[in-house]
Amino acid sequence: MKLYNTLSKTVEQFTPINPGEVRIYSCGPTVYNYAHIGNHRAFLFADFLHRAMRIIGGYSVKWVMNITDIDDKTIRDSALNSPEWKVEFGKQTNDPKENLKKLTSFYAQEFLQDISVLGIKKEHFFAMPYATDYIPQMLDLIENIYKNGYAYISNGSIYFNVGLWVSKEKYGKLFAIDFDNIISGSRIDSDEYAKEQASDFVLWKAKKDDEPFWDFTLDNQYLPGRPGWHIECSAMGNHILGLPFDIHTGAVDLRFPHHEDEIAQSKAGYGVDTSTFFCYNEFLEVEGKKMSKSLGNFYTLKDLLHKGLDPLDIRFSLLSTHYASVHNFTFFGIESAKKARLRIQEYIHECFELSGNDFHEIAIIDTFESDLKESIADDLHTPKAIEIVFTFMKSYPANTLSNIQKNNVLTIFDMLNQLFDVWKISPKEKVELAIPEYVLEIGRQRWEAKKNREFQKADELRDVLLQNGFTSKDSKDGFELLPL
RNA sequence: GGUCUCGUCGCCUAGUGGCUGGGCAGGGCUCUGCAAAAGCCCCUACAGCGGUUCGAAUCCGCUCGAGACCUCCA
Repeated sequence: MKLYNTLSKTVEQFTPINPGEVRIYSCGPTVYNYAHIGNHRAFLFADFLHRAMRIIGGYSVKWVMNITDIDDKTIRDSALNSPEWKVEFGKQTNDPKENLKKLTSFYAQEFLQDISVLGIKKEHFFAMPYATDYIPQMLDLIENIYKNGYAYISNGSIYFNVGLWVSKEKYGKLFAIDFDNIISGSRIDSDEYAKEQASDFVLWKAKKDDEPFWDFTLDNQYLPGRPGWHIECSAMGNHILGLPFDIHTGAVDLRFPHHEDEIAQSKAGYGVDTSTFFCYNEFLEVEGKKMSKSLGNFYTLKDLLHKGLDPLDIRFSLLSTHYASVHNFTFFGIESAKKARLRIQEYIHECFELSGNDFHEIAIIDTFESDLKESIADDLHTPKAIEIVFTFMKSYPANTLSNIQKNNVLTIFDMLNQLFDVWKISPKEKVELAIPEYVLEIGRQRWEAKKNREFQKADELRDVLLQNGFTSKDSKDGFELLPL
């Protein structure tokens, strides 16, 4: 397997730290609202990556995706009388922690439901930790950083001393930072801040009125508060996978500051690196424009399902662009993806039908398999893989393959589908639709009329079929009724 | 304004020096009374202008254009 590593800015040969085992940590959602389709691209990328590591790389994989259930936004939206509070969360109480939990567990469930619909399987995860379950581990890490001299306390909060760190270690491994812009001693108290500005970031935020908080005593000072955003992933990654792990994933915006700060914290606190590979997916645009609420092109998965889109088509469409390129999400593109996907599905069905032909060399099938594997092994070039599939289908229509070859081809499609997961590797289902008897009768009458060359009558009866929601697919020997 | 990315056939998407990439749409043909469906075929593009090279979509420069980030966003 080869992967683009943002640490080196090059495509590198991937070798896991522990032979045969790949440990992947993916930054998951902050559960303060429904995930949108752009969020889902990041999760689908991580899903595809971990599948490729298993299926193509042959590794066993430990895949961890965290759920951030404590941050500025979850606190804001769960605050008493927040306009974002929905009745589905339950009743608000005077306990901020309880309100936080109600809001985040609601959206966490929605998230789990979403990714399951998109084909991301629960059983593929090694763990899905919630940040609030790892507060003690975060406190340990903060204490370590403080003892090592890279953190300081100010107004009840604890900050990471970036200026000091920069003098000892490289800061800006993932993202070119303009250090001329460093304002000495400037602090970032928020989880949200200027991206290209290196400032002291907060490790532990002092409790504000009516906010949820956890007890913490450091250096004999009582510091009730809650964790900063970056510390969460460091602590959970270390506790669950151990540092360094093999691959850290996320969307491009997480390079800085989130992952950069994670690297600094883990090194300053644990003395070890975070990960050998950092891999990022690019953003998604909708109809060529950035997704935003004001443009009206901001879609959650639910929105798209309500519009009648098939999640398989969404999955296939998103995978048809290389993860590191901007994906232009369009409804026409979804239609395109659907048709392409179904053509492949049709080919798979045809491979289940026996022919008895024995024409092509077996070598073509070996080439097909190796080309496919190579395309995925080469930094997950999914568009290339899809191209290879279509080229193969065109060169070797299913009815020209021998039975043995069809079996072999099906084995390859089965492998491919363990990655894409948008097809059914099975014979075409004989859909015994409940066609009402009277509709069938109309169909029969039409067929009779047609055979008797009473075409006007036949056409009239076809209109009647249409009115009843069916269309007739005629062949030489008979007809088939299909629902519209 | 600053930083950065990118401009490939009507649309989407591969392709980093040489062999007409793939999908969707569109057109034609076969089949058919017509249609639907299916199959086959066609559609030879790389923003523009210079340069490097035997040869450039692919490298360099300039111009034009688009988008992103700099404010929350995956």
